[in-house]
Amino acid sequence: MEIFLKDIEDVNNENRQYAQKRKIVGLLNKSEKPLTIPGICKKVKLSVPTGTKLINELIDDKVIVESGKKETNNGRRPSLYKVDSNFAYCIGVVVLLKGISFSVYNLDMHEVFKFQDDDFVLENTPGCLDRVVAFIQKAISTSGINPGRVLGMGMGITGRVNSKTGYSHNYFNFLEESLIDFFSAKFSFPVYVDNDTHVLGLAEQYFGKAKDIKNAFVLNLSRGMGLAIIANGELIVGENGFSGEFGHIQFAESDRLCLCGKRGCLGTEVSGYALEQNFQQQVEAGETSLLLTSRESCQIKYVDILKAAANGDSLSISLTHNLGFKLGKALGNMINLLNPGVIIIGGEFVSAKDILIDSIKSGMTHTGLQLPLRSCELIFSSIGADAASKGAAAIVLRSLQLI
Amino acid sequence: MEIFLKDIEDVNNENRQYAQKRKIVGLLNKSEKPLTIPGICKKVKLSVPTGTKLINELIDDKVIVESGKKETNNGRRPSLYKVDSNFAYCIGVVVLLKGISFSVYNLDMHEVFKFQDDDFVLENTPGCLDRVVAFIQKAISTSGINPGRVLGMGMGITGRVNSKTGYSHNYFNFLEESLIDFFSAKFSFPVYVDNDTHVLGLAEQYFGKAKDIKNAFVLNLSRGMGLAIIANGELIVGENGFSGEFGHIQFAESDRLCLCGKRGCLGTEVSGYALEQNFQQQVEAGETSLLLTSRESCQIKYVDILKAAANGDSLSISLTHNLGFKLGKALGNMINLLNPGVIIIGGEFVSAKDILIDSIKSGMTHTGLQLPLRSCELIFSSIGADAASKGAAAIVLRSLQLI
DNA sequence: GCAAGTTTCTAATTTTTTTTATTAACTCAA
DNA sequence: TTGAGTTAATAAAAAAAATTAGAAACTTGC
Repeated sequence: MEIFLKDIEDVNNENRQYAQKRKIVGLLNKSEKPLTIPGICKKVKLSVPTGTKLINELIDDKVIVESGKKETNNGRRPSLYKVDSNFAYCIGVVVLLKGISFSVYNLDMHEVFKFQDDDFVLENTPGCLDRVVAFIQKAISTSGINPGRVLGMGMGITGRVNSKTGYSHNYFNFLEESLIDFFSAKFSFPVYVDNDTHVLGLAEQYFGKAKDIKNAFVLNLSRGMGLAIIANGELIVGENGFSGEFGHIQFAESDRLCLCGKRGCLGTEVSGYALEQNFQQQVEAGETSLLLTSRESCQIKYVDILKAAANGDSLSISLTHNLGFKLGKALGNMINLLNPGVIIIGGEFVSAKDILIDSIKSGMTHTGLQLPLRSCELIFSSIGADAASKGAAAIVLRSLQLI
Repeated sequence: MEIFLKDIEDVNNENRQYAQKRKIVGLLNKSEKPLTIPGICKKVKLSVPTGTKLINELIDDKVIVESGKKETNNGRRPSLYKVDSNFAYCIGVVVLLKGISFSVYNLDMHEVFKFQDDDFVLENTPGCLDRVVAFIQKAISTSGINPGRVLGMGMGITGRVNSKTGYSHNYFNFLEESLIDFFSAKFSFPVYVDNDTHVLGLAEQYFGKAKDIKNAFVLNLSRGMGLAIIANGELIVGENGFSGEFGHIQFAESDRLCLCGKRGCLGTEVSGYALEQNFQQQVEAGETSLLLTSRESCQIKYVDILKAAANGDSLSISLTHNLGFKLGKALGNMINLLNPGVIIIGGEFVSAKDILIDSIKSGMTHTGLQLPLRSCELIFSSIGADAASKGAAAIVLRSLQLI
């Protein structure tokens, strides 16, 4: 653990060795396959004898382990080495409007423990903050993991959060101190925070479909909407971590009033909330739907509409299609601006991907320029429900360059 | 020169020392003030004796020079060192629709030579490409600089250029090879290319008002319009270098036909070209202007309108104001998306800054969210006419980490 | 004006690292 | 099966770097 936790500010030999060891561990952890000593030494620019020495020390410390010999077609077969993925852990916590989750991952990013409370409701009150702390403490104790083996905890929180300072502007904004300081004082390991959209972007960047792509968009489309932008291989959070307010771009054709106070925000037309509104409006205007047989229109949630669309409900299909087309037009503009290699649609709307894909694409061709459009792929996330959680934990590994 | 030009792929002691020397030179060149040996050693994580040795070798090679002693209030006064800014040079070439320029800068980014041809007209023909090559060759020979002292040449070219591969899509696209390969074969030093807007962004990032800001927009507003985006301290060029097509975002209220074939592009309302069109339209509709006393409306250029606006011409002011307001609205949206710390307006429109600043700002408040808006400053470029040229040369220094 | 405290710088010593040489492990073809 | 070719791993020698120690250059307080 010393390797990861020791500061390397001072210029001296011990610290230099810690830095080199960290580089070796990072390289091994990033690599899909185990590596050989000569391979490692070449990458970290170290001679074979010194590399061997450091690797042997890391084996003594149980950070890395041997894993067989490499098959080659000439020469002596080298031994292979990989990190012991259970040597240390990182924690991902996600706080949403409804529901809170806590997951522990090993260095391989395999989930080794999960704790969840779907009844949790986020409120901007000290009581709610206490509940969050209690929830995490409970989770840690029931998990049975050794806090000394935890490299850190990343938290993804709904709302506007300054990812650099850790100050939150929507929830828990009554705190004098930053969320990072607040939570750091409660736990023995480092704490990091960011908002839910950014955290979802990190998940796609490191474990999802944006893995080897340096410029990508990750759209978080559920009840609300946000856009994580990855450029030059890094998540762009902006000067204060407020980037990604794609839902508040004035781009809708209608001029519905948005929660932010402005009119014409894209989120008033493209979001789960908007889908519900549009559904109700159409029903009031006389349209009909299979969904109405079981419930009142005001009780129908956007996930129901998406499901109905997938099942062939005509009104739901047309509304979803419309939404996709508008989204596509907005995305086409963003393509002109940032020239991403891939756009990944994540969030609850993934369930309607068969309907959305073509409508988004046709919207994109309306606004996108040929050259950047041609090189931009549109795909849907396949990372699953715990993407945000993985992304939150990824903040920890990123800060240690283990990823 | 060996220090800069030698590849450091192989792991061996000589290369390691070259890398360390490069680090030292980069540190000294980036620093405003000369530095002491202990200061340098701390930064590059080297012991004082080895640092001293390397620095002395660099002095022997005439790369760095001593520059007096540092004033301190206790202890022995350390010697100060800085790079000899005339040790090496970099070249910036800018190819615009009308006009081509060639500048040589020393490591300080002081212009030591300039060569210009305002009669040059860019055409997508082999003949024009030949003229560009001849112009550069002529410039080099008249400059009298030793090509062996040139670290490289950066070129900024109008149109869509893949900044990574160097392939050009608008001009000289008849070439089988990339522009980088084409020009590299003609000269003995490395060549880099990018488009004019990106190059202007680099100039602001390194020498202008975005110098210490990690997230910035640099708007290139002249006859056309482009946006350079700096995020996480790096210029964002996108997957193929096509980023920044802000003028082709469908955001205008009108639906004028754009040169790109689409309707409603921002550039049809916010650009020098649009200003000319709007002026003519208003005159045809019966409006009058001071400008009409000297010329026909169809002969009036956007720079004339900007000048007239600055001189109080009512029609020009109102058109400029309108343009600024629309621009502001579009920028407000971009602020929501990317949360920049500063927006710098560059290009010919800087001459109308007094009129533009308030109109852009009021446009921004219409679309920008409070939090990101509050932390975003709007300023005008003051870097001057040769900004693009400096930016093009900056590509060279950036690639060597001298900046 | 001199001792005490600081910091730079260099010389001597020690440690660490790289180089070089050697041995080991393996393939393939004659 | 044997030896030529290749790569890995280790051991010994050489080089390079970091530590340590001490001298030099400077301030400040007494």
